[in-house]
Amino acid sequence: MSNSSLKSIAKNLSLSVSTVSRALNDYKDISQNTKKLVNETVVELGYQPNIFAQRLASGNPECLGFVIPWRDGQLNDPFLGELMTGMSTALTEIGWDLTVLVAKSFENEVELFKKLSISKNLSGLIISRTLRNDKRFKILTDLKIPFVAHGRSLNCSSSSWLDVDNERAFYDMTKHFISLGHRKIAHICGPKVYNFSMQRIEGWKKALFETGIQIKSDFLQVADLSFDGGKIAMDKLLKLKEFPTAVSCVSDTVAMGAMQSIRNHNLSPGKEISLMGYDGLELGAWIDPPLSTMTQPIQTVGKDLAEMLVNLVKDKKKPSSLQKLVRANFLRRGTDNSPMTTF
Amino acid sequence: MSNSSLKSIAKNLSLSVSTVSRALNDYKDISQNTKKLVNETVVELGYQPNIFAQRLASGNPECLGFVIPWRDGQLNDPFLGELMTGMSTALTEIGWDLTVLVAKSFENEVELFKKLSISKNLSGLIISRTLRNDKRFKILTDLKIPFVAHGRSLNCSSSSWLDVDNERAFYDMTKHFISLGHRKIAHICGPKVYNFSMQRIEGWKKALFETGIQIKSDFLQVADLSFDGGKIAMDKLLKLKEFPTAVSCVSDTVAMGAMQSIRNHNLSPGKEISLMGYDGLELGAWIDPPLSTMTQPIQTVGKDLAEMLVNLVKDKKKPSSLQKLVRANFLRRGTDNSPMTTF
DNA sequence: ATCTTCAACGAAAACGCTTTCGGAGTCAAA
DNA sequence: TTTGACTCCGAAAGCGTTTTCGTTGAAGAT
Repeated sequence: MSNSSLKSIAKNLSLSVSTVSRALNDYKDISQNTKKLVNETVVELGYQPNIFAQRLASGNPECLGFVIPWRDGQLNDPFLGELMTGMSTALTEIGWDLTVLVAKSFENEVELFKKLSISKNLSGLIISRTLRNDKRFKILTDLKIPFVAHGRSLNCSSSSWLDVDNERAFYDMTKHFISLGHRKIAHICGPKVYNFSMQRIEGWKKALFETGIQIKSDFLQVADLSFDGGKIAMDKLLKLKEFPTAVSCVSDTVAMGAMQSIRNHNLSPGKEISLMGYDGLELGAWIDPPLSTMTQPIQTVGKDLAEMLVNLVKDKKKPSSLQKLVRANFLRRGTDNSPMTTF
Repeated sequence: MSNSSLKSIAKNLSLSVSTVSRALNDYKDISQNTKKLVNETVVELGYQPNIFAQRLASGNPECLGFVIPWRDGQLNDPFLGELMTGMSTALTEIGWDLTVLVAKSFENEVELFKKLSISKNLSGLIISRTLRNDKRFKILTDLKIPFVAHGRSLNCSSSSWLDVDNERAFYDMTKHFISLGHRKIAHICGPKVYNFSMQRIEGWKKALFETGIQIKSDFLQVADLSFDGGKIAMDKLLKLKEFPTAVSCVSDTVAMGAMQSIRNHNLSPGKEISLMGYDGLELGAWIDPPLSTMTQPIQTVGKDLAEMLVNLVKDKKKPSSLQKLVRANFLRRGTDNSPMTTF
């Protein structure tokens, strides 16, 4: 029946439990023949290992924890599902589990880390939403909890991380505006506590600098990562004596807010003022004109994150040897155009 | 140090391991005094139980699996994060874990169920995206896997589920249009394989029937649950000799598509044609005019789902005794208005 | 024939906890 | 004094694996 244990297989083949176990784990002191027999019996009996016994005996939880980003109450990350699907895909291949953790606050998160470091219920963690100066890198390192960060921080050089090349993305975006003929290019950035905010500012600055365009401090506006944030920031830009003709926005959500502000001023996004967002949100295509943006392959990122953590835990690689930069891709829709000559 | 085990506590108090264990589990054959001592030592030594040992010994995984909905490749459920946060919140309170499962297809999902029924690695499952005639209810019941469904099905009477009162919601929505003066009210529904599609149709029909408004079959359009789906469906409605003046849409996404169609026909959403969506997507507020819709308290739903499953597993309640209907709430924004008299 | 080598397996301890069972001790009733 | 009931605790088995170590038998070398 569903009598599923090593013992039943052992009895079935007149072998010992330990032999069966080692056969399944591909030990080299088990003959090929025996391994074949065992594997056949496994499928025949529909054996499924008891992971709790495995984990207790081996000492390895084979279980990865994903810390859901809390970002002050509102978490409506549209990529969460895809990200976790990517992780799960990579993990199920090797029989690991994905469990989710929710931290309500920073203190709560740290407390959670401490418990984990004692209980050792998880092989490692994946954290996201990294800050410019993210204390979690040091805390987790000190607690000796293996982890991979989705996003970098100032002090991440000896840790393992995967990040988009934010600087490159916004460098490219700005260069793109320049090649379209724009010279007055503003940037609406996110709160500077986030590392990606700073990186994106850098990219924007670098492109302007390289082209010899003077960087006007008025053309850099900080915004909350929300629709309203984008609207307010754009309002400010439109109060300047001299408008920008193009605006690179830190996110699609912010760009949508900016577009509404533009319309409120009786201007047309993509005409008088070009703009681009970032994230590749589907809904950007639903509005008129559809928002140009940049995307990243989220599912792949999730898979990579999981695989990196497994490398860290299983193959005991050095964290600093596992760092990966992925590139964002242009998704031109309707809001990146040449500046109007009449304007 | 981090020498954290029952044994260390036992040694510390000159008690036996079994006494400590029973003290922690609040057995009644342990004196109050001993319990107090044990609990104090626990916090003093910072003891964290080894969940794998616990689960192996007790036989209860204390672990809940959430099956991420696959819906043909694209899964961008904006509520996923909130839903899981709700679940996790309820579970951490009682020390349970939440692990996620991804099924790539229906066959894949069934295979996964079968494995689970043997390995018993999970205490139970939460499934979502239920179909009108969802085979999973019978499969899981037959496999004796405890589960709670987020959403109903035709054959769910003896199972445990939590669902929104879809019929009520769309009944209310339609009645609302009627009270605004509309008489020509169409409905764009989702694919009829989904149970909620049928329920929402029912609600719409019921309100019309009650009011004595004849139900025109042309006024019911099936759409994919996407922006394009909504657009196409609305296009069809606008090809009719006689337009509807109000349209109730199965989802916000579909409603957004419908709005674009309306604009493409040089009409104004909320003026010539009122419409409402469903889901309460934030982005509905970002467009002009902002989309009226209906919402449900997702985090609470997640928490309830988890608690129901715990009741099912721990307190061994009958599945049919755990069924819960929650109500959706109006979120009036800008697209539900009285019909234009001049139209 | 003896000794070594090696492949292939079994025995048994260990992982850290739960749970059953029995026993020691106390106290009151007979 | 004996009996019974009751409280509180310890011993020990067990959960299903993994992993170390020792053993067996056969093959090859001398």
